[in-house]
Amino acid sequence: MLESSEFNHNLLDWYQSNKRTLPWRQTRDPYRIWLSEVMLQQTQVTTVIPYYEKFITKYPDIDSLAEADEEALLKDWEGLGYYNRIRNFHAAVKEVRDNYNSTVPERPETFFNLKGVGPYIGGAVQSIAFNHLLAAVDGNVLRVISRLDADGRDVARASVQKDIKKRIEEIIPLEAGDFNQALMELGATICTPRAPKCIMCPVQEHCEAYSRNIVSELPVKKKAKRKNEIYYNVYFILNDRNEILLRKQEGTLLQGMYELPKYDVDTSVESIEEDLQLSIDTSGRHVGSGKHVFTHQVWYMEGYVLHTRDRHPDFVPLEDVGGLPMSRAMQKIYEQFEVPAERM
DNA sequence: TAGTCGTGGTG
DNA sequence: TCACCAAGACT
Repeated sequence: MLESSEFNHNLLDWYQSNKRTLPWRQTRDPYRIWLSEVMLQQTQVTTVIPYYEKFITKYPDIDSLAEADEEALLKDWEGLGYYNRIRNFHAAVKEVRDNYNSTVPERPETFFNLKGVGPYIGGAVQSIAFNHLLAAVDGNVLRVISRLDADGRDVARASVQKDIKKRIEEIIPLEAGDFNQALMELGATICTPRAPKCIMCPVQEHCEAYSRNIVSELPVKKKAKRKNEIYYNVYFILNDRNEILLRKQEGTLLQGMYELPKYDVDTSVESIEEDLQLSIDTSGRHVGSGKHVFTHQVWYMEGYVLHTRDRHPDFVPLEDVGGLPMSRAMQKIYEQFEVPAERM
């Protein structure tokens, strides 16, 4: 078990002399902290930084983001992934504008009710911006605590995460924001998933896993399920006006992003004509292949060019395609078409 | 609870 | 190459 006073002192002391705090956190501007926490979920700091800079320049405050067009936001988010994050953040920010006078709620109960605000983001924003005594439990913290306590339970379980959050809140000091960031920083730099640097750890003497020599066995996690492999034919459908057929992705995966029509490889051209309500004139040129790995799926894509003389509401001028939000998956196949087209 | 949701880095 | 993982939330 953690000896709270000595443990806290060692951890905070280490953090003060080693911290590489994200610069915008020093402002304690709750909007900036909130935006960055939304971007940081399941995403590395180095990936987030350019996106954060772009957003904070274009949308420096609650009102400017609330007023933004959703498709423009999606375009700015393009490539960052988990696109529901920006939709939820947009909705939450609009609620703050409309119901809370464009001021980020300082009451935890109010803030936690906003869209996209879960236990981590809620705790992080409320502790860093307002010094509320709440834990911010991310993957780093789960790993750190499971090792300190030699806790062999599956950290993926919500009940275990709740437990760890409660446990931290029993010892969290008044400098709650710094304490949370110190735990995360410790996990990111010392108490790493592989090859942890226990020799440099400021709280080594408090670590149950270290004293039992079982650090490498923790945390315990279930093995990931095998990914589903999907094979698509992807179609570049062109008309005689230098336009290409694009549509908005439906369903839940990549919702709202623009895509080339894609069909399971065994779908006939007749079914495609039926589905799109247009007739294909010439068909067939193969333009390339692409593979994209998602969390739970792998796409294998083959791209083909088709021509039609029909009208269709979803045709887009080729020069406008770059302005529409498109997933990396679709970009991978689209790039292979674009380059040869420019040479024609 | 367990599955879903992107993308890039790493050993 | 490949499995794992990253300042998680929603259904």
